[in-house]
Amino acid sequence: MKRPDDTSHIETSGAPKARRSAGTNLSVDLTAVERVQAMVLGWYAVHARRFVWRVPNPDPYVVLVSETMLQQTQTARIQEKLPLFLRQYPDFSSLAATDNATIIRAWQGMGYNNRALRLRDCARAVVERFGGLLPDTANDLRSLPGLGPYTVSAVLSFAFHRDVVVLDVNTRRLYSRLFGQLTTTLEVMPESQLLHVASEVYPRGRSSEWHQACMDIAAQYCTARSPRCLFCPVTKACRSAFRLAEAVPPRVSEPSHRGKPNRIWRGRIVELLRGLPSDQTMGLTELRTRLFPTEEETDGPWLEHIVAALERDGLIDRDQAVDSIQLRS
DNA sequence: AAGACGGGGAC
DNA sequence: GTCCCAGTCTT
Repeated sequence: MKRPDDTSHIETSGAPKARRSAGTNLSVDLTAVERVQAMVLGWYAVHARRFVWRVPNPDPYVVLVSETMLQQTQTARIQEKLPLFLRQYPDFSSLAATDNATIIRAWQGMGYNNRALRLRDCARAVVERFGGLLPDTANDLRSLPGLGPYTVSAVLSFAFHRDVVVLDVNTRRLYSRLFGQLTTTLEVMPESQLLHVASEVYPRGRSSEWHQACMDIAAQYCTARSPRCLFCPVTKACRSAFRLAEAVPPRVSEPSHRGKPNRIWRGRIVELLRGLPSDQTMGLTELRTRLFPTEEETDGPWLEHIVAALERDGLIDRDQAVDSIQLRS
């Protein structure tokens, strides 16, 4: 790959172009911020990743769907699943009309199934409260189920082209290292500082382009584990470049059973029920046998607890009288 | 402030 | 095998 750090050909909008004056020591240099902007946008103009949701004037509905899918989920998966999902649910009204079992099946392979139900609930709210049009203010967006700080800003920036800061795991990591002079790959700047530098650094009028560019750079060069500073387009402006020791993340324990986290078992249960024809159900005993061919004492009470949680979350229906479990209709 | 919540790919 | 991922919601 070509070294992408040559920004000499980049024009920074509205700023005087850097020029080296021959014969004197006087040279007009881009300010630090403008220099970083030129590096990032210059790189992006040539090397932007191509995604199915990345189009000139994206439909706000598609932005919302893709950003919801992208929560804690890598881009490659969404690239594959989004077109199928949009074929099945092309707009808010079709999404609003779907039932739990159908959208859980449509969500297959993406994980965090509660997101799917929230997205459907969100579509219903958009239809009922906003006439089927996604609102374009932070307060209205934040009032919708499934939209937190990140997704609200992503929608405002990518769908409505507003000048807003977009902070996600990528931009947090990139800004932290770029401006923070860190020493390990684990550290990030305090949120208050991130908010400050983030609001200073993005070029007005180009929030959408800028933040997606930062995400691309962070995802491909300023990676979590072992950053590739040598080829990063902003190395020359980075206070942490080549100085990050790889640190060991702290162990986080999760509620588990038989050595696997409960949420993995939940996923397996939902996957088993997905494979069931919609007119069939599965008994608790059969479910237990499918999960654990060799039974143990603790399986019963544990499974009872897991199934109750799935029911509470709206993922499954259960009729204890006839011992039947199925995806929530 | 800390947990809970999937699943697939990278290493 | 472990770590990571365009976060959000609930205790």
